[in-house]
Amino acid sequence: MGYNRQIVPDYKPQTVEKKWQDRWRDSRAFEVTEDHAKPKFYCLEMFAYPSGHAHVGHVRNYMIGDVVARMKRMRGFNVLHPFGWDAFGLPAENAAIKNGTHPETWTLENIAHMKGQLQRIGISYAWEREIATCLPDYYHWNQWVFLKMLERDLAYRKSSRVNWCPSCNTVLANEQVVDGKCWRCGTVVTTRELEQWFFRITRYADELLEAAEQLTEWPDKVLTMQRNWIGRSEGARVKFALTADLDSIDVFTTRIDTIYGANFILLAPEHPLVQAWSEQAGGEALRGNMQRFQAQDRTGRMTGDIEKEGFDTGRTAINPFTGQPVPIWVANFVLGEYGTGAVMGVPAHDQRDFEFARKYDLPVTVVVQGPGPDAKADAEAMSEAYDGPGTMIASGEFTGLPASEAIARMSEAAEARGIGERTVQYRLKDWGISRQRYWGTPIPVIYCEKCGMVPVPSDSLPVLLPKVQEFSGRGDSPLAQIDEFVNTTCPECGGPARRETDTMDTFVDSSWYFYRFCDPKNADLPFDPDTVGYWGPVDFYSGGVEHAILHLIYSRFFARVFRDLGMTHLSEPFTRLLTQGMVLKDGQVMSKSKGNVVDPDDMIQKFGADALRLYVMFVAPPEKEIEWSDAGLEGSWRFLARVWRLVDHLAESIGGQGIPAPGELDLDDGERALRRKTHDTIRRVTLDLDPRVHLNTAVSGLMELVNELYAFCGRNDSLRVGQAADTPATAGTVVRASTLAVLKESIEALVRMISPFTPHLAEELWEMLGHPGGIVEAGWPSFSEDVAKADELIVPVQINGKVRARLTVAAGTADDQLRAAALADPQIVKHLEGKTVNKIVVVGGRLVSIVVK
RNA sequence: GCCGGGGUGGCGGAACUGGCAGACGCUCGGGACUUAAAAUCCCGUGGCCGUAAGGCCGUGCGGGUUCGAUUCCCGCCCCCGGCACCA
Repeated sequence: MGYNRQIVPDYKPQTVEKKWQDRWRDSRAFEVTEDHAKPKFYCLEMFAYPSGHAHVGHVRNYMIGDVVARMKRMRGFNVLHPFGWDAFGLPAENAAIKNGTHPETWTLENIAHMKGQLQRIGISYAWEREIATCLPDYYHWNQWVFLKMLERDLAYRKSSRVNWCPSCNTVLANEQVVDGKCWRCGTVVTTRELEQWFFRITRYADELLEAAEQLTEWPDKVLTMQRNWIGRSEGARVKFALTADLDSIDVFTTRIDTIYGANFILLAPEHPLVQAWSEQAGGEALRGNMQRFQAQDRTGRMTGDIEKEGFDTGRTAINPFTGQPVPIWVANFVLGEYGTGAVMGVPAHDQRDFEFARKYDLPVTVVVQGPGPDAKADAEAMSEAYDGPGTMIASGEFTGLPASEAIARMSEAAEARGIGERTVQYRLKDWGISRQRYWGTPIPVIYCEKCGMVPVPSDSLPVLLPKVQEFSGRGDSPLAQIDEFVNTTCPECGGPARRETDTMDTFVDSSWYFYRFCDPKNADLPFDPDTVGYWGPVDFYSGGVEHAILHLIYSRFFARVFRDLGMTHLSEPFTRLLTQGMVLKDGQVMSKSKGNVVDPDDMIQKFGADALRLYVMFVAPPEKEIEWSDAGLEGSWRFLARVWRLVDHLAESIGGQGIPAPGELDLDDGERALRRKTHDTIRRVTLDLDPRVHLNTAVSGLMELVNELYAFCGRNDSLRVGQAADTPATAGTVVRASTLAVLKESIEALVRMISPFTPHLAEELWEMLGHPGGIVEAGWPSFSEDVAKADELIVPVQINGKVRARLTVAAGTADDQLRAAALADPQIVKHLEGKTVNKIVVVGGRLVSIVVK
């Protein structure tokens, strides 16, 4: 099986594709400007990390977006379809450490190669808007936004325990820790105490959560993931007074109704009181346990289960509802970062507390009695905690209430007594953006001995990334080693000062690039508000689901920041989101390290870009993963050759002007059938592309039409195509004018509809058909509903007023025949058994009503 | 455990609002063409029975609603993805 065989010598994709790619480039075919006369459409695929070579898994995404963009152009939209490079980041730096190439050289070379790949696939990008985040005219505006956020207290600096990847030698945001491992390299993450910059994303937690409801064109999966990530829970904060001193402990609980069963207090090892007590006289044992728990915490969480352990602090607090003293323990499973770092232990109604109580022989008080015969009120007999609904018992004045109601009543009581309040807790944390790496945006602040932290004045931006020549891979920020960069003067007092040497997380770059594309050359602002006002929001956004929380939540956050800066009116940046599936080879994700990548250039050489595009779009719905198959690609190639052959064969007969539209002609049955199929296909393919994005079924619809055209031609000796007896439809052969008219309509619709998938081939065929203008000017074919459904009618059949069946009949069926058909229908016969038919009424040929006794 | 998605031929997958299950493609088989092969064109390809016409079964399992269920409802089983000691 050789791939380069030429079945049809005339279809030479490589020649055709080169020709049209050159024309598109020379005519700047995909460059756009704001045009208020047309509806706008912003089509965007997640920009690329320039890793070196794009494989088909990457380019699938660009193909999906390109089909949408090209289809929208044909439908009369002013389409913005840009591309760029997420060009900062660690791999460039690692490459520098490994083989001494400067990150910038490495990155720019990769960009050049990958850009060529995308152009050879024929993706219709407005390349004049190309951006690369590693260039100063882009990261300048990262710094600008940072300063704006600093002004608004959306950026702040604090010392905290942060995630640390020992392999990447840098801090990671919570979102970048996946199963306790680094999202990029998979190394187990540790923690460090560091001064870091944070973005206050938590200020928008509630809004991000609530607005998710309005994202009706996002996949449920992504919205669910974001909801889980934000992790809102409603509850109450309750104060437990200490018996020994005037201090108190705040706990957070979602089950204040169980507070009469709170038999102990549990503190996180990180809780400040634990720290304080361990430093007091006699605190040695506490200190030892505290440190032990802190050390085991993270690894334990990664494996999923660590032994629940605790240590009695020897102190007590007063349960504010029972008035009874309860012991205070330190517990390894209580998290310092969540809630108040302290919880009330209710062993009867919380499984963790139950296990803890059993282990350390603490009392268990049941306060909620479940319904039914196996209601558990006997603490001794319990084998597990009961966390279901029920009725309050042993709960003072609240006894007898349903637990659900007790939550509200007891919260009110706590508020009234000033010992608690209703609160909402989020799992979402502020976004730590400092990275101890070189290849990123310098954080524009200066530390002055006299003035403290001073922002770089915005007229001094950008703070340029200096050219570091040596990359050691050591653990400190590379910028810290460059004296000329570090040492500066304070913008306020002019005294000696030091620059911040950390760089920004590269996710900052990707959080707003979609706005920059609207106005990529703006030298005064990140973008002009009016321009984004025209193009924004992104109407169609596609990319991998792996960004469901990282990039997509950060972008929603940044959209709100820009909105609150008065730069846009948009809260949500992406109206519609499509998460495309991965491309697998041999059941595994393609990756360079696994050695199972398919390079699009190899496939283009064998079958052409159009066949590659068509195959990838056809083999599965865009959201699903696909298993790469050479045979499948060859099948797509075969289909295109078939289309070529068909058009080539008929071009002379149906090309150019002079053939009338078939609507005015007298058609025979076969012609009418083909015409119906054509219009039905236009209807189906149109809907499959817009608003659905069912690209695979759109392609199959086109294949059906081609099969139908072959069958149609096969029935006519003068038109037969692709067979031994194949002869061109030459002059002198008698072909009905109506046949040619129908064929012309059908084939032109086919060529137009296939063009988003196989743009080069379609343009070539369109030219062969004698059209001087391009296919975009020709526009999308329109269909006639009447033609599409010409002779199909579904007639409801009522029996005594109720619809009991539907008959499918030919349009124009006579009333008598309708009656007969109804009486012959097995479903209706069933209903008429043992009954007498009084009369059968036919209403307008579209409803049959049978009256029976 | 909680949340989301799904389960259809040898395979990838179709089936719109409840209306002929398996479109389209891959694979495989047959025919035409050819000295031959490839390519091309045509036909067949869920299972079982039947020479055939045709019949029966069939969308994870068990029920239900309906003239009619892959589709709607109830109860299970399994798979994929996310979150998870979050109080």
